[in-house]
Amino acid sequence: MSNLDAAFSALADPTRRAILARLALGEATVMELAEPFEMTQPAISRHLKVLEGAGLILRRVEGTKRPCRLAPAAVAEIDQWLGMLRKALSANYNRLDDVLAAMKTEE
Amino acid sequence: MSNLDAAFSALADPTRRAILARLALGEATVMELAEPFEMTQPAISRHLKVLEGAGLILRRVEGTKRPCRLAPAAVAEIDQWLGMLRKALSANYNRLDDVLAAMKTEE
DNA sequence: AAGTTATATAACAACGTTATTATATAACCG
DNA sequence: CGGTTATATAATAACGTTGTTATATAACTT
Repeated sequence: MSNLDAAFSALADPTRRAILARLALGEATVMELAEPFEMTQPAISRHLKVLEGAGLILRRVEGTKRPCRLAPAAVAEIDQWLGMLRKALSANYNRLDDVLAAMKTEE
Repeated sequence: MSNLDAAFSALADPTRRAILARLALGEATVMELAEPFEMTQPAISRHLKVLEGAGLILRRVEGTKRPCRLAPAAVAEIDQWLGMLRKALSANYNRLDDVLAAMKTEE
């Protein structure tokens, strides 16, 4: 699985996006991350494994705890890929027939 | 399913990303999009349905053809969500303990 | 040492996704 | 009109994901 596959796939789940949003506020342990969800701890552990596999989070060992933090790499890769779409979209927007067709389709 | 669920999930598939990359070069019909892949036409039709459902492409009717083009909405939504992560990442990078931990973990 | 806390892993059921083949529909071509 | 082209849909098989419970492990606490 390419990194982009893993990263986009990881982001497709709302629980995982919520976990990332929580981590955007700062480091947190597994239990702290699990607390807001109506879901068992093993389920959260698996979500974290997916996020780690996608390069979206990093973990350290601190005694019996495994604090998680956001990782920079995957977001950069995603941004780079999306850049291609952004560029194409802004270029297309200057073509008259495209604009007219878009206006019709978007009701 | 939230729009973000659908959009990220659609982007998680390499065939669909390749289709979007092709569409970044300009509009294309289903057959044109299917041609580079070792995959049947119904499979491509379904991928297009997923992309359309995610708001990533638009289609018009032109006789018996259904030309596809990139759609702007979903990319903007994704960008907005990623903005949160980007911001958090750049903020975290200024905290010394985070930087040190990241250096260790990333070997 | 014994109990508790933090986390991981395995087995399993439920469900969703993706590809295939076969077939339907509708527009185009002669 | 009859054949062909472009696309969609349905049925189905293979496979992956996600959540649960039960259990393991290892580090703290007393």
